[in-house]
Amino acid sequence: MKIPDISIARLSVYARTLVELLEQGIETVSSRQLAEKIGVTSDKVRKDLSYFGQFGHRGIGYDVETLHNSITRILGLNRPWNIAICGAGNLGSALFTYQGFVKQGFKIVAVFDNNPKKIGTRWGRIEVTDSRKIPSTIKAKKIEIVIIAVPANAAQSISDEFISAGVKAILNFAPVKLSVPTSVKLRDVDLSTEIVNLTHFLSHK
Amino acid sequence: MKIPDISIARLSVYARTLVELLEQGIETVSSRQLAEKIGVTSDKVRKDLSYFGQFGHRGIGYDVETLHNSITRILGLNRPWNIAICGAGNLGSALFTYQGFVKQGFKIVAVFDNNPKKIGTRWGRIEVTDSRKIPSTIKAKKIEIVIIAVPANAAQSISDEFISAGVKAILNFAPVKLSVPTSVKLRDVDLSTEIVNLTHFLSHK
DNA sequence: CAATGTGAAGCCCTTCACAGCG
DNA sequence: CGCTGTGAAGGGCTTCACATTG
Repeated sequence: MKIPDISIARLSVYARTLVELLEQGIETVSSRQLAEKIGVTSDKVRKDLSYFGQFGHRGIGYDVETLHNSITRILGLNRPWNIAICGAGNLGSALFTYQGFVKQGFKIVAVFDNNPKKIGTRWGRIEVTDSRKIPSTIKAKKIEIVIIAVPANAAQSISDEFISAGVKAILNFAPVKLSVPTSVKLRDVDLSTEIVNLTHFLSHK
Repeated sequence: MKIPDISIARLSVYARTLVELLEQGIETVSSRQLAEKIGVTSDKVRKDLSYFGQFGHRGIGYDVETLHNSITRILGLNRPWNIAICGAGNLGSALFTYQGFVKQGFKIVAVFDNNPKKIGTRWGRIEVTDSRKIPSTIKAKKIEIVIIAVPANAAQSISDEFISAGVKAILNFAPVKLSVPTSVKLRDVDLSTEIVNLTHFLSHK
């Protein structure tokens, strides 16, 4: 069965919410309770979970810890992932310190930039690496996922470099369409399109 | 007719691409050419535009400048928008300097924070404002859109404050469900859900 | 009896295919 | 003749509704 991308995305929201419940010492949760906390319908919660198996107990609901473990495994978050950020600008810096990544077990083991003024500067436990060292660094540090946070005009060539170094998954923040082989998974985040929905709404009400 | 949110989001991508074409001195473009640059189908381009009117010339295509002007007007980007960023952390800082907002005519006229160490510090032409001054600042600076970039546990109360100060549109980066009146347009950006699609993909191939 | 799991229906966006028009 | 604009068909996600189960 084809699993909707959007269901996978929601799983991570469920996981986050289950962590909150765990911290509150809550042991059992129904699809309705979970749905309410998240702002979706209970049908959707159950349908999303049903793509992956049966996790609940009829009449009772879901065991918070068990469900959290299951979702974590489904998403592949039951082990750490080494990731790199490419682009040591403001966006790269914000993503580097973003706690959401750390909480899910991502380890940012490299930050690349081509600006001599930035190369070698210390960011927490690591130093900014020269973009020319991408191939060797990707292999040495076993980096599997790369976040692209460079200007639009540099994104395609940087993306090509990562892919030839063996990277199979890219999260792209550059506002440009990247061409990648079908064997590589690409997700785009376009910060400026989001706000345009708001101006459109405000202009037409 | 109900216009899909996603079509509106794509319009801003079309607009950005049209600007590039303008800069290259290209005067006419077909839906196919535009689609190819963006990575969508030509049907989609035409369908998206058809929700708003007829902009093309059969047998020829679209006049780049005219289409750009039309889209700009549809999206409400034919005038500047005063926006505020709430949260002077790393994410707030990255969004403050993000060129994508500036290019579309957004003016960031305030940055709020409740940390005494940050209040009063200078960011470009403005100073970080005490969150307690939200009501007066929103009105004085005619702020219409707010970007929330505060920790999850602070987001709801900050959102409430903005709404009672008259803000009608919110872009929320906090990983939490905000409750807002139906008269307020809310868009959520969840940075950490995006990357989870990648780990799921890598774990299951 | 409460809540899950899931076929089936519904709905919305995408894709198709072609009439229409310069 | 090329390309737009658009009804209609298609496909995928959401919602419904209920059989099922502890």
